[in-house]
Amino acid sequence: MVAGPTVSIRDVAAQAGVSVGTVSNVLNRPDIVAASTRSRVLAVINELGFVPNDAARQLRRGRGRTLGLVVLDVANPFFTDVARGVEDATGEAGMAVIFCNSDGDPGKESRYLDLLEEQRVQGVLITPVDDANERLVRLRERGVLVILLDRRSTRTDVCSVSVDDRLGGELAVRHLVEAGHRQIAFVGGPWRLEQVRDRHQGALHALHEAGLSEQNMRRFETASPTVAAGRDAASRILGQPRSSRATAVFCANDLLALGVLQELTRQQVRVPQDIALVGYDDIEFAAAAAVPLSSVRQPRQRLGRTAAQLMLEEANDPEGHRHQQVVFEPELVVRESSRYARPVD
Amino acid sequence: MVAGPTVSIRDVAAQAGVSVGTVSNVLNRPDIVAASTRSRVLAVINELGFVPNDAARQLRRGRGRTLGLVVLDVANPFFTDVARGVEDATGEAGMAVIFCNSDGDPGKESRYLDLLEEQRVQGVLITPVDDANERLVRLRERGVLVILLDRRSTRTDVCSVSVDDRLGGELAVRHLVEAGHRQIAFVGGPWRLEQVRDRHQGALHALHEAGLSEQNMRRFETASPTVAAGRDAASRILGQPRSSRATAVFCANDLLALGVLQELTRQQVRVPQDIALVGYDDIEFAAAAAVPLSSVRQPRQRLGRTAAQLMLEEANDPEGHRHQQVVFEPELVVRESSRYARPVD
DNA sequence: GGATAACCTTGACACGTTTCAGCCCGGGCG
DNA sequence: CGCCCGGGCTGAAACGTGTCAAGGTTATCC
Repeated sequence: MVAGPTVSIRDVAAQAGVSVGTVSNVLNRPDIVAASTRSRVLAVINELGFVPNDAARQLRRGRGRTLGLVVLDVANPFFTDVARGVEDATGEAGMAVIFCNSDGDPGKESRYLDLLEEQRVQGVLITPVDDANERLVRLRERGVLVILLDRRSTRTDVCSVSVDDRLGGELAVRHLVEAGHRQIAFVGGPWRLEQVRDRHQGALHALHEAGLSEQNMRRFETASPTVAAGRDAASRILGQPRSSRATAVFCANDLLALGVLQELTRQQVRVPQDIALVGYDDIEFAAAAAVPLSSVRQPRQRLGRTAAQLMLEEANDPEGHRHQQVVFEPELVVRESSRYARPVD
Repeated sequence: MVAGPTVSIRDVAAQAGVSVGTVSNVLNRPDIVAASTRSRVLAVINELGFVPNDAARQLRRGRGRTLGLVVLDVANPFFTDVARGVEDATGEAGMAVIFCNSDGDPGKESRYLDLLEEQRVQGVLITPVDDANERLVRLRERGVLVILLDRRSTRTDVCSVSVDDRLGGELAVRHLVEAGHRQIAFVGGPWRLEQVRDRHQGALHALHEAGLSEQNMRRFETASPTVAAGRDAASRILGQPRSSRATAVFCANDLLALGVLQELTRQQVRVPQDIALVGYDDIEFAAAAAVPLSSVRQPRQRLGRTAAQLMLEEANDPEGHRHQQVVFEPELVVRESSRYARPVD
């Protein structure tokens, strides 16, 4: 373990008395080199503390061992869990993840895509800010694998991994209807997010299925999917005349639901006896809320993991790969916040 | 904007009728090339959609434009906020962050450090798993800048950015003592984490300062700093004989505090009337808890930002750089969970 | 014993940049 | 006129690795 500023494959070769090519083979195709040579070379590598230079490898091979992950918000536990899934899958494959946070800003997103292109990443896993993903098409043309995350692709020439948001909304509201609720509030926003609209659609479907109409579900749009916006929505709900006030709230996102819960509690409204509550995402803090939150669970980690695997698969067999749209099914997790059967009127 | 599989600096040179060196100069030292040439080259770059290959640049220059960030837990909002700070600072400088999650596992940490070394990152910002950072010394010897994050360096040849955990513990417990509490529970762990020990130290100091002794603070160690562990600790606290039971709980971390809060609520113990509660970190969910949580706030984002800046600074001026230990001061944020003055016995 | 094959190893080239010594050329100065 | 100077540009040499055709050495088989 010598201190030398930088030791290259050449130094190893010299020290081990073999050629550079052989050392390279020991590293990349250990099977084709004789056992004795291999162990000798490995010993020298260890002794010298040689660490291969991935930049050189990448230069030679064309593409490197990194991939980009672009999400809408690092601070949202949903995305951190997705990230963990990605990280697991790529870690096993010895790849590095370059983590980018677009913050919902198209400008930031674009700058990050430039950066990833310069890095010649193998692929990009991305939840795009808007649907005009013209930029992504260009990436693909340059040979960068693109995989849509938590967004279903409309094009068939791109992989996507998402969760059935319509079904999720359906599960939540069906559960509430079955518990006897007839006045339900839907809290979600901003409305331009496809996910929010789909969940709302699903909710409507469950209503109709039960012979109810849109009259039975009032919509409360929020400016952002945050805790503060949830508190605000709750105030608005409580402002309704008692007679027509919702007895249940379905939030398009757990952060919103936590905000709603907080405000309801503050105003002495009991959950679930006075108002039942169901969230979406089932982030860790949902189960940990003072009133454990019912929520629609998404396989977040699996989402990330699958996306990464799809990418690795395409990278390893570019020809044989068929693009696919993976859609997971969400699952309703019932906890205390909705565990109360409403007496029939 | 031609589709060509990959366009290099050479293609640009040919098309613009200049030499490769000139194109490189346009990119890196625009001032030394004549205005007319410069604009012509830029036009061609645009037309061809040329994107420089960072691997080649890195190979030539020795170091690239990436840095590594190694944290203990992606899922902990504390670290995601730190990450955001890092990302802000590096984004401005056009650098990429490779995000790694050691999960508190020395093995994973070590593998990630290998990976970062292969990437020839400029530097590594790390919250090490244990103190035996012999591995980090080796990194430094190889020319990788190392900066300790949320950990104070004992060595003087390494930068570190941290928060005064002793002071944090002091603030929390002084606050509780002043509110009249004489039996306090300290919840934290695992004990090998320096942060936990320091916060405990500070807590003790506040006690002594008020003329109280260690008898007045019982320690509840947890296996991990998670919500579940917090719930467990709360049960143990409630299992104490009523007479000597703590009237206040100080948790070394907000996740723990949320768990404690959840269990107390479940067991009908009122917060703060029956038991007051103070957490640590002031993550977003602290303010959003059903009983808003008092907490010791750390400048999380600033922590990350400062660490990144320190690294950039050292990278730009390796000689003139003096290593420093930046220590921020934490701040107590009092919310409902401890807003109750205990009647004097 | 020689031919053939099987197995290892070699050496040189390529990847896309940056860097640097040097070349060219026009202008200012003595 | 000869000289020097300096701005602008060129061309080639690295950087550290992967790849691949070709060479070398044994073992195998007739």
